[in-house]
Amino acid sequence: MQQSAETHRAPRAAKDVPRAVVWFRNDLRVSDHAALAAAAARDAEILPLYILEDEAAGDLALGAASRWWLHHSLQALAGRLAALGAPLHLACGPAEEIVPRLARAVEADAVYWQRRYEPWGIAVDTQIKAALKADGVAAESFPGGLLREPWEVKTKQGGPYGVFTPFWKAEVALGEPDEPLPAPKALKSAPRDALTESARLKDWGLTPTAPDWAGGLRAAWTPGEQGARARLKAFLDGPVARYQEARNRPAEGGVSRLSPHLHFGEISPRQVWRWARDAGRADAAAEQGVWAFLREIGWRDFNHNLLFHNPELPRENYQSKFNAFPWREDEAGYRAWTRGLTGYPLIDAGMRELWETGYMHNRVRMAAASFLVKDLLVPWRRGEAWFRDTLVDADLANNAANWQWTAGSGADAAPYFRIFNPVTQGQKFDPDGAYVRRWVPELKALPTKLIHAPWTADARTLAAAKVELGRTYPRPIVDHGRARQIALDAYQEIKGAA
DNA sequence: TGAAATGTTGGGGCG
DNA sequence: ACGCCCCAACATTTC
Repeated sequence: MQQSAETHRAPRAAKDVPRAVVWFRNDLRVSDHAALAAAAARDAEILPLYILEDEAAGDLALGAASRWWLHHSLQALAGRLAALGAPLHLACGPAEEIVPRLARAVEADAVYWQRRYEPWGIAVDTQIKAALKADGVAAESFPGGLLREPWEVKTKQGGPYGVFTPFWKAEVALGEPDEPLPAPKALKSAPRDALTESARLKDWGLTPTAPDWAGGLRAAWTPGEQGARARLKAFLDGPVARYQEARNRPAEGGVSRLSPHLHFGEISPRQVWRWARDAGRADAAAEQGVWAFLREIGWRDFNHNLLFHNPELPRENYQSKFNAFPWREDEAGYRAWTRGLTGYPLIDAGMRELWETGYMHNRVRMAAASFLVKDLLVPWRRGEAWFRDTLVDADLANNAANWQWTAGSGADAAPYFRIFNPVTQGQKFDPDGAYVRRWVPELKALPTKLIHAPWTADARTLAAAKVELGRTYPRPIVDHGRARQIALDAYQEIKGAA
């Protein structure tokens, strides 16, 4: 049996050529990769490894859109590593079993990886580090996909920050993050003869087949390190200069759309920092936009810090007084929301953009999330789960923190009474209706001044636009004015609670 | 990284 | 000329 061959093998002598397993996780790139660079610097023979850990994450496992992205990102990484000389090895199962077994099988003297900050991942990694050390294998972890490690940004009392702005000030005050590392020029491959064959990516079934719903994703995205760099370059070459104004208008290409690339580590925040700062120095007019953009990278660090210090963040209210909040299990409302059939055009446009492309513009995410938790009073965890399944940038820390932010239960959260008006938000941020027309085409012919509130149009206007409310497009499933009042009343019930 | 309710001010129409 | 009212525009408070 292959497995026993892998298990029973005499240790190599210490004078032998160094040999290392480099375990890739959400850092699917070869440049600015400290673990890969450390192995290459020793001139080690390398087994680059990726493990599909479906069980370990439990009910927080990869969503369908993320699986699609992962497939293509791994394909890109595998191509790059093969070209450098050390093909990627794929395995599926519990990492705490696979990593030590493969390390033994290739007779590695070291295993390198970059840290991750999800509670389940930390648990797995801790266990593996101990197992490897017991085996006499060096296990070394490097800083993960943040500007700073979660324990580096501390208050004067030494604790983690609970408010973003002081967090960000403190993080910036730590100075420039480390300079990104170059990609290795070439890699030596560890011999594979004692290994079970690498799993084949296509056998993992990460991409949908029957039906193939990924057409919209393919049209919208280029996963992989090259795609990530091209996306950042396109953003820094133009839109970043007007980022502060343009970032709120979902019909415009005013945002970076870097989030899935960052989530999978196809580009590192340190690279983003470096190249964005360079762009700001080269063009003084872009400087402000650069800082507004980097501040968003700061939110990403802040959210990961929150998760690191509060492992229950994806499940439990950060502010425990929300435990008493009278949520509703409005199944029909939830379904209408997921399908983009709430009768509020901005919300429906967002939910359909999400379904089609695996992405939603952030301004619309806030409005759509507010609608679910405040207009429908559906628990934020339902929304969190839907986003986790459908977003290509689904990220446990960002998703949990942002949903709690919207619900009002989070750290530095929006106050509960901050309730988005889906009509006003549409009129403000999609003033010409272009975003709604793109994603809710059945409303395309409505005049702009009515497109965010079709139910206010008179019969003649509706007929002229071929809109039949209740048939071609739903009437609002709730009256926002009333829903707002009900939500405020509900909040009164928990206001004094601890 | 809200919105609605309430308060204040000032211009213009009008008797 | 003056007081009165209306209301838009803006500011402040409240949720």
